[in-house]
Amino acid sequence: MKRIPAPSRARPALTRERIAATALALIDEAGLDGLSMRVLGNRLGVEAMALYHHFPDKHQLLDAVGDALVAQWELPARGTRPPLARLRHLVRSGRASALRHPQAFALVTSRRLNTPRSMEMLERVLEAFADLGLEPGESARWLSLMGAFASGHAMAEVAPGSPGGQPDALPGPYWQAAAPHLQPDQLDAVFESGLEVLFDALAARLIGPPTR
Amino acid sequence: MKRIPAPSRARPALTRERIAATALALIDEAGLDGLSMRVLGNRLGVEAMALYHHFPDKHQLLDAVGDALVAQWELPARGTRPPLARLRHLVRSGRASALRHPQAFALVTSRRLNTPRSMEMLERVLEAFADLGLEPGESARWLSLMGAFASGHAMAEVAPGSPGGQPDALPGPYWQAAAPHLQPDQLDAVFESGLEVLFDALAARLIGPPTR
DNA sequence: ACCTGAACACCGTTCAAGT
DNA sequence: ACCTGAACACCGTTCAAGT
Repeated sequence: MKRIPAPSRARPALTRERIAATALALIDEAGLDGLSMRVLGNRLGVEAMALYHHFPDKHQLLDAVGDALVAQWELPARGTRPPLARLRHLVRSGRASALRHPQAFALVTSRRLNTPRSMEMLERVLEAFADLGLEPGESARWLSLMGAFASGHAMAEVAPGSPGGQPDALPGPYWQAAAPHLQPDQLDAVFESGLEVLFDALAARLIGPPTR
Repeated sequence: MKRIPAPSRARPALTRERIAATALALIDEAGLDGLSMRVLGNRLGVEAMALYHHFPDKHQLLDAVGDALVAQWELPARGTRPPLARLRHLVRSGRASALRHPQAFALVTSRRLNTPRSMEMLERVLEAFADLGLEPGESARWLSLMGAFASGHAMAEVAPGSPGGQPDALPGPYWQAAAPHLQPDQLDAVFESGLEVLFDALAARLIGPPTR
């Protein structure tokens, strides 16, 4: 007969998921520099060294935080929408996740995650390209292009300005003209216009000649 | 009468440029984690604290390393080539710089550099878009799209695999089919195909209707 | 102005020990 | 199996002092 764990006032048991989620919250509050094993342990009501029972080192813990971000990406199920709509939803939800966790997003771009969840996500994206009728080589190229755009755009949005530093160079006339169109309240539109260029090009490819 | 400095066997004087260049070399060898003020000072034949006379803190030093990478980007002069060719050369040279300094490239994407050199680069890129006849708003969008692609692609190329970690998820059939097309020796072609999509779309926009 | 040297308040990680 | 506590070899940065 399995013992039912006694109801306790103590914090719930340490798990990889709970550690990663708490680490993400800590990064949201204090930045990547603010995450230390000691502070994280303290937040979890435990000594720093207890974390090493669940992760071999800090890098792997950071990978788990990146994996938790990937878990926020939404790729609609195969039957629910056309492939292009599924892919567009994925890219938008990925950006939304990055904007929710600006300080943590670098964890996704600076390390090649090969967790089961990331691999599954890749598989589903490639499936969508295949559903469009693309060959594997073409799928690989479009995956790379869409991924580069999405991660590059999100990264540019969340990158903090240099804190202080030398007196900023005085902007030239072209920059002064373009700057209003790159203000925070314009970035939705800027992102959408980039997305449109890519998806229009992909759609054109689908009805165009098989080899260009 | 100005004193001519005595010819000395000692290391040349500390300057921001020499410190940043040495820091870049150190990052190339030992990664971002391998760069510490003490190790860098030692490499320069100086105590760590001497560096603080040239940079207020480590973050600003890292900005200077990022700036040194931007200095490697080549944008041909205005008269030498058509605007599209100039921009293509810039994107290619930026990727080449990233591949030469894979461990340092994250410094360019994770911080918004507003050094004089970066601002000047932005200005020259916007000038090229203007030379194509684009309005400031359109220039801002294409700048964002090209920048996102270039930095996102380069970042994906230089990102290291997760070091050890959990047993990698077994790849699915779509991934197995696509993987050969994403091997290192294929990435030149993958990059060029993405570049082609973007530049074709931009060229089409130039001869197409002004508002879509 | 430029650099040193000691000190402070931290790090990630090891190890042996507890339960 | 899971966690503690002390210890080790580092960090970035401060401060007062040297020249």
